[in-house]
Amino acid sequence: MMQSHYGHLIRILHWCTDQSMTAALEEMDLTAAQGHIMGYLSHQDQPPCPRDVEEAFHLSHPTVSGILSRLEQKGFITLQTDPNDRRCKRIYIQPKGSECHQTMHQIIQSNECRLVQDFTLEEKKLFTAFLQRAIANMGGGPCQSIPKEEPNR
Amino acid sequence: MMQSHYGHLIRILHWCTDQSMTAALEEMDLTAAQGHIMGYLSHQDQPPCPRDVEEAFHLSHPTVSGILSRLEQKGFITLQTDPNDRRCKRIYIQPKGSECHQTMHQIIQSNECRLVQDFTLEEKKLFTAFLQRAIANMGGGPCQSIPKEEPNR
DNA sequence: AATATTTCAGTAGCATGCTACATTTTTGGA
DNA sequence: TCCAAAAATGTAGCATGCTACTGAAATATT
Repeated sequence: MMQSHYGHLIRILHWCTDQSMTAALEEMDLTAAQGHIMGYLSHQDQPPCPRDVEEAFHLSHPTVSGILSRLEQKGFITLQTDPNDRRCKRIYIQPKGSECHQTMHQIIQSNECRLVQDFTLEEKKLFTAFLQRAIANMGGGPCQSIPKEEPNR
Repeated sequence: MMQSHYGHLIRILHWCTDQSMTAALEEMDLTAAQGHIMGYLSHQDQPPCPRDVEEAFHLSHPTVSGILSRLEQKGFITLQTDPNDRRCKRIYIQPKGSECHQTMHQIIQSNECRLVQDFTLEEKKLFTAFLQRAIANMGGGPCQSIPKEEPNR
């Protein structure tokens, strides 16, 4: 059955992890994407700029821009132009954002564990390695130049 | 580094496969999602209805509806109400859609192979099994009720 | 110093995904 | 038979992802 192809399985798994995060974060008024970015922001020492988020998550800048502005609207963060480099904005976490840090981290961890809950340590290592190899095979991740002329051999 | 978590790897891999498909299908005026659905439609004996597509791909019906209407606009398919059950629509492949069938199939296959190009047969089997187990752990796929009270554990 | 390039963010426009609600048709039960 | 439930699709509204274009600021080149 064609539906058990890797592409299909990966799409489903992606969907599952996303839905699980969405459900867990609902009460905190955060979506999965917003939650992941809040988790990242909470772990930074210096107030990061949108560019840092783009690189950490391999997302395009309009995507990050949209998510950050929604986070700002909801009061989780504020965005201020960096006086030393006025091209950049700095992302400051607001009290509302700090409060959810611990819960956020627990939810992410809990979902990570759940995904491989019945895997042995050896299997976990292998699974991670497989995923990384598959990513490398497909071109090494987003924001990478994929040659237009010969997309497949 | 938190960025090597499964959730993150899966998101990246999903992105890679999608981009690869998008690039390969560009010349045929199809997106990755549209191409996958055209591939499915070409394999059916009876003209399917949108509901069949929803189930095959685990997508919500508004999503399928949008993709099908774009395929219709571009002349790959036509949609006609089933006279025997006027609730349903039947999807008929147009000549333009039939023409791309072979190319479509090759592109999908080529991408499947590329993803696991350096895997041994044994590793491929293991990878598939891991993906399926992870999906089961996360709730068995989309369109599944995920309990709101205890999302984790 | 003046200009060109790079870097960062904003906006427009689109595709794809969702939920929630509405509509139509069919089916099934009182 | 008539009314209620189920099934299929449609529509509205939103979030997230992209590319392409724009503008502003910093850096590099001449």
